[in-house]
Order: sequence, then structure tokens, then C-alpha cells
Amino acid sequence: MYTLAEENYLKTIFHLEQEYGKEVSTNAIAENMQTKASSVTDMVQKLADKGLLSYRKYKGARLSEEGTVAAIKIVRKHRLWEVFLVEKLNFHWDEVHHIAEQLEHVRSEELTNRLDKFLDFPDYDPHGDPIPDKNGNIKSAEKRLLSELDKGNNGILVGVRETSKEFLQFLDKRSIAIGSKIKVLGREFFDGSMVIQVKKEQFFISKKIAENLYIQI
Amino acid sequence: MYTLAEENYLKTIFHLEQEYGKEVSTNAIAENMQTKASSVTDMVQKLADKGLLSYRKYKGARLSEEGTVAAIKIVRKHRLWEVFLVEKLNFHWDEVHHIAEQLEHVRSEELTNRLDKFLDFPDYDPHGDPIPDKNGNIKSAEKRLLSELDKGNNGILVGVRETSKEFLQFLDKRSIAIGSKIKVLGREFFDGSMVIQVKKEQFFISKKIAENLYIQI
DNA sequence: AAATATTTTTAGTTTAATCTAAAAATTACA
DNA sequence: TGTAATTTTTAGATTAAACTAAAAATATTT
Ligand SMILES: [Mn+2]
Ligand SMILES: [Mn+2]
Ligand SMILES: [Mn+2]
Ligand SMILES: [Mn+2]
Repeated sequence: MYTLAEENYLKTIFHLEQEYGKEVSTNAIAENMQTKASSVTDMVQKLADKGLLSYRKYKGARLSEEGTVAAIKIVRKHRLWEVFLVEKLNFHWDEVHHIAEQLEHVRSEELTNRLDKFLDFPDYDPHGDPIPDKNGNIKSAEKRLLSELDKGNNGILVGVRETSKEFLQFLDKRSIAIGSKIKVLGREFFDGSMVIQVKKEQFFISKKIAENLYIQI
Repeated sequence: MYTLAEENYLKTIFHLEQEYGKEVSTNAIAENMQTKASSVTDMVQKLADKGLLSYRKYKGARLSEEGTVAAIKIVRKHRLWEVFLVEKLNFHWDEVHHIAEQLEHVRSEELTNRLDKFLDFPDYDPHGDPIPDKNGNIKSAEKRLLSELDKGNNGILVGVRETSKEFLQFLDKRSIAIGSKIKVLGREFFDGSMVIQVKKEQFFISKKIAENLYIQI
């Protein structure tokens, strides 16, 4: 149906739309995909010609219905494979992303749906991201960034925004995991750093860390 | 490491070498890959430059040690994924080949080895083909084509040479499967056709069918 | 051993996806 | 509001992998 490159663009644009809620700029796509702006312009024009997105020069791109459907299918596959890798093959949550980046492009609706069933229809992937169902519906749970919580607030860690090895290993080292109860003991307004409590332990964390943890109150 | 196209050429050349035991011709590769001879020449020259095979103009190609190792890795992945699809996702043996053609290109030695373990280190794939182990060793069981057996001989079906949907469904319809005990009741020397017995049933089969069934005496 | 047929290679194009460098448009700010 | 900085697009080139058509080598027949 779509080429590998096209699928990767669709997925990236989808994520950027979700994150910023507006038309996605050429540079934002380029940065995310580690490519050059000129390459992005080319591809975005091609995808527009194919009706997968609307594009206005200098203004940015926005996925069409068809483009969104295609992107969600890729995201669904990515997250299902991540669950498979962690649940069945005992991979660690910091190792699965780049393998799933390959598996997400395997074309077979039947495969995807059987995998879904084999995994017992999981709602979330190992990083707490929701898995679209076979019709493309995505469960959107209420969640906020830890960085937005005030002193005294507490909640459960339900997801991570970053999925790099470095960040996930940082959390592991401190036994912070999906499901952990986190309480904000202090918050520094100067730099956004925090002191949090997880179980019996207290940690000092920078704003950058707090901005990558999703909490459900 | 290698591109998708390179991997597919390596795999095809490997299979053709196995089948004919000599240098593989340009046309044989082209036919197998549904491409043109001129494309094959280009690629074979490229692979020769990279040291993955030796190639003499007009004479054909033969995989080098490095090329063989690479090809076996792909074959290993292909067959392991086929086992996964049949054993874990309940696919039928006639549906898995073209999905495995995609999965075989996923790059991660760790993934392959964990999948192997998850499947309990299978020796054969759903079509009876041996699965190379992590070091590239392939179990080669004694087996012969049914077409080579004489009247009165019998053995166990241990593999199929063809893996097309049409052929596998032909076998299904007659409840002929890996493990079936097959006895040759008659053999026509004019056209190579046979009458065989499987369980209580007798079938008339053409030479073409008999040439695609591997029997262990 | 010629003539003919087949196989294989070469030469020249095409398409997808990338890049660099330069031009054009937009945005920021003095 | 005009100039400078930034972003984006265009123009032109490159690479991988395919193709067609024609040339060259090899194999098969008379
Ligand atoms: Mn991921
Ligand atoms: Mn994930
Ligand atoms: Mn197969
Ligand atoms: Mn097989």
C-alpha cells in the first residue's frame, strides 16, 4: 500500500499533530526523522498529491482522514509488537522500541489481529501508550505531566513521554515504573526541579525528567 | 548490514545452490525472483564487489563463506517466524510463507534467539524444512522425493518442496500432512504417476505431486 | 564448422528517496 | 516598518534498484 518511507512520515506527522494539536511544520518533521527539511518538503508534497494529508506551502501539513487511518494502523502495530517483545520474549522496556520500528511495517491485517488476540487485547504498551483497537479507536485516559503537579499532589505513573534507553534506565535505577505511586514533596519554581517520593524513597529530579512522566491523579 | 534487495538475492542464490549443487545462473535467479536477467546481472556484480559471492561472467554465481552465513541467517529467521505463526498465532501452513518473507528481514540477533527459545528451539518449520541453529548449523535428515520410491516402498512424509497455497491445500483436502505414513501401491513408468495409500485411503497422484513430497524411509 | 537459438551482459532510462546549495517566503525585532 | 534572522522551498545531483533494447557470448542444431 504505502512505502516504508511514506509510512514513517505518516507516523511522525501523526505523533506531532497529537503533541501540538496544529499543522505540523517542515522543520519539526525533519528534526524528528533525522532528515533534511528539503527531503521533508518533497515527501509532504508527494503525500499531499496522494491525498494522505493537506499541505499549504510554508504553513505545514495536516493528515487527512485517510492519512490518519493509515498512521493509526502503524501505531497499533508498533505498540502491539512492543507488548509481544516484553510480555512473551522477556525483553526489557528500554530495548523494544527500535525492534518495533521494524516490525510495525510488516503488512498483514490478519497478523496484527491475531497478535492482538494472542496478547489478550492489551490496552497499553510497555511505556503506557494506548493501543488503538482494530477499528482505530484509541482509549485516551486522563493524564498529566508530573511537571504540572503542585507540591502535595500525588498520583500513579501511567506513561513515559521519552522512550530512550537512557531515560528508561534512569527510571529503572530508581525503581520507578509504570504503576508506581508518586508524590510531589517539593517544587522549585526557579528551574522546575522537584523532590518526589516513590515508595519509601525520595528523589530530586530535574524539570526535564518531570516533563517526561505522565501521572494519573 | 545488507539492503532488503541484497538479502533477497542472497537467500534465493542460497536455495538454488542447495537445489542444484553448482554455480547459479543469472536466468535461474531471475525466474525465481520474478525479475529480469539484466537486473540480476547488476546485483550479482554488486554482491561480488562486496565479497558475498564469486561471479564469473556468463558462468554464474556461487556464495562465499560470508554470503552463505548471511543467507543462512535469513533462512533461520524465515523458518522460525513460520513456526511462530503456526504454533502461536494458529495460522495455517499455507498462509505463513508470505508473512515470513517480510519478518525474515527484521534485524536483531537478540530477537531471533529469543524467538527461538520462546518456540522451544524447534528443529523444523511447518513445511518440514530444517531450522538452522544460532551458529548456522543445519540438521540434514535423510529424505527422498516420493517420486523416487518404488512400488511397495513406504515411509513418512517429512517435508514439502513446494509451499504454494494451491499445493498445500491440495494436500489438506486429502488429509495428507507432515507425519503421514505413505505407501506406494503403484507407479506408472510412462508418466511417473502413482497410486499411494495414506491411512485407509488410496489416491492417484501425478508425477508433479510426487516430486514435491519428501519422504523418510 | 556454420548458422541459429539461447543466455547473459551492457548501455541507457526511470523512479523513490535522499542530499547540498541557493532562492524565496515568513517571522522576529531594532 | 524596514532589516535581519529563520524557515521553507526549489533546483540540481546522487544512489539503489529496477526496467527495455541492443550487443555480445555461449550453446545447440543442422
Ligand atoms: Mn516505541
Ligand atoms: Mn511504546
Ligand atoms: Mn516459507
Ligand atoms: Mn517453510
